Amino acid sequence: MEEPAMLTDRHILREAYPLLLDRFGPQHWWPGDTPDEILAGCVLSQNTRWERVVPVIDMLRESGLLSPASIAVKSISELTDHLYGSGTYRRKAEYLHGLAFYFTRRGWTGSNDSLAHIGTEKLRSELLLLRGIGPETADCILLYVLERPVFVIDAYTRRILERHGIDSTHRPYETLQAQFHDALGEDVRVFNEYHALLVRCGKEYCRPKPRCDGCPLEFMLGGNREPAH
DNA sequence: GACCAGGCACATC
DNA sequence: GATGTGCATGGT
Repeated sequence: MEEPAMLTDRHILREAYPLLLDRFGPQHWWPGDTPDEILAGCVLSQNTRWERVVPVIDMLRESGLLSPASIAVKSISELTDHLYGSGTYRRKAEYLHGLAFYFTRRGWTGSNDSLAHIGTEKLRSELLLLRGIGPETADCILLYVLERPVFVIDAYTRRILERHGIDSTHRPYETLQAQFHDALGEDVRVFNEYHALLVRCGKEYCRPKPRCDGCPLEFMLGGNREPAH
């Protein structure tokens, strides 16, 4: 039987990556010098522009407050004073403190080797129990701090996929994530770069308005498409 | 002034 | 289960 030239979601997710990489080049994520910085950044960047997170992390570094061990021994109110400017900072002080306490209790030493003996699923389920750590933040930590093969689904990814004909039904987080895992294999380097590229594309082209003219993913709009689920 | 920004918790329907 | 709202605040 003749195979129809169908573009499945799986094909599209595979084809989009090299196109984004060609257009934008490597993004060198996560922007942070150490795993401790990235960990703090994962919480501080929740619903906040990255540019506003940078000076807060700089201040934390100057205050010697980047390591989970140093954060965990502070009171939340003390920590609050150091987070002003990062948006929802009172909440983030509570969230970061809880996360630091968890990492410390788990034996974190500043290197992902220290948690290498714990399985990814176990870590994810434990992170999700922490206050203020939802699926996106948990997966950012797993991918960018602990270098586990976990794809991060964020608002940019959803907007891009929705606008280009995938995810028209707003599928659950884990469903969408599983599609990326299925399409790409479990490759930490690819997951790292792909998510960063989607953010870049979302910022520069697939903006809320106007529509995304010149987007490198325009191919997803045309051709034969397998009907969405 | 409204909307948005590398979400999440909580209340309500 | 889906939807709305508060959280902080500066940029567009």
